[in-house]
Amino acid sequence: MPSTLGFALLALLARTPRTGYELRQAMREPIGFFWTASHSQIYPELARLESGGFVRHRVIDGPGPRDTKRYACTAAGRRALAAWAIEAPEPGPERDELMLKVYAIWTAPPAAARALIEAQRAAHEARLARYEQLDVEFGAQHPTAIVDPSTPEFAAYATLRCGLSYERHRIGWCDWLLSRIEVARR
Amino acid sequence: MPSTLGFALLALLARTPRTGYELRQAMREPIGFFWTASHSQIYPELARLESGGFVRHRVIDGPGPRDTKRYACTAAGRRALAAWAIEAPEPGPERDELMLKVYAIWTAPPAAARALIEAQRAAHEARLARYEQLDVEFGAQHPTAIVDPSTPEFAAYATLRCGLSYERHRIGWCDWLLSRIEVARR
DNA sequence: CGTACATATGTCGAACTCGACATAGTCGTA
DNA sequence: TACGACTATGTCGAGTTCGACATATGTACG
Repeated sequence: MPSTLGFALLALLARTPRTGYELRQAMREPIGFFWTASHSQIYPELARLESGGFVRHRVIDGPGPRDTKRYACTAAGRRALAAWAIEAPEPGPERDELMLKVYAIWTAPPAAARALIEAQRAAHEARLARYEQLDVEFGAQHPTAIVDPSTPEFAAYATLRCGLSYERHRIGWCDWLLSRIEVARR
Repeated sequence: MPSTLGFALLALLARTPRTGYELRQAMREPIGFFWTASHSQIYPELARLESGGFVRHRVIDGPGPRDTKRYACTAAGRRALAAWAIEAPEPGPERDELMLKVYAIWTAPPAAARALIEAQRAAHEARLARYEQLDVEFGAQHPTAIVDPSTPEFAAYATLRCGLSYERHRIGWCDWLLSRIEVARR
């Protein structure tokens, strides 16, 4: 049974075959919004997936001191991915370092607290703008995909919708908190 | 410099002294909503905090084969906590296993996908109800705290507000996703 | 009087994660 | 032509996290 990272790689390889390097790139953009991994995790994990029969590789042309390998998801990998995808995840809480800082923010001066929340708000605003741009691009490229849930495009769109909603929720909360700190300054 | 877990413990000890066991309890409820740790992490971390001068302990009466220790935050601990609290956290993405599953959900039958999202919605609804209950209790117990950001009560309330907003955002997204899968069934 | 649960602290090993080190070809630019 | 950035794959060690094992008393319930 692969680890969560293994399933993240399978979820990408089930769409299209890729090299380890390309998987690393994908860990920045679409999937990077909710999962990340460095290349030093990816390469050993690919070897583990292969020894378990979940992926298979072929050597292709490429530069560098070692073979360039393109990995593809096998039928067994696809089955394992589908089974894992519908299992309910552990209901453990998601870790949120900012909440921890907010929980301790009363120990620091209000001006510094304001600066922290303002910076967070700006970061969320920037991510929201990025998601809105992707949303427009997505609608133009896959006009029908957003209505058929059995396509990989719909699945990607569903995660984007969640991202949009999440950033708006966070911005709203930052605004509420800033209004409270504002009141206290007067 | 303590680890993030160390600061989580300091954030609790800056409010009131506690034993390792009591810290473990706190890692379930208020703080457990955004951070967790098992006792096997807490006890070694307390020893590390003490050797760094951030906390201090006194032996108190208690059962069991070993001394019962009550830890308190020192002035140095309090300073370190305040400095850490206003530092911007790394902008790395928060990991979300459910998003990963949704990203792969197109490989599974729609009925199973529906069941997964319905279960998630129910879990969020339950947490929302819990937070709403805490909100009412909080308003009754600390009527003035929610307007003064320099109190530990306000800080706890701010995290609760974020939790309420988060659960509503997730429920809204689950509803949207369910409506899409519904349409597809017909 | 036995059983189970809560109080209370600790160690150990396996797995996961992350940054640093290592290697080497290609391509654009100053 | 030299320098840096990008393609491409891998190892290593330190730190984090988690479940399992270990120990022993107080208290409530049947």
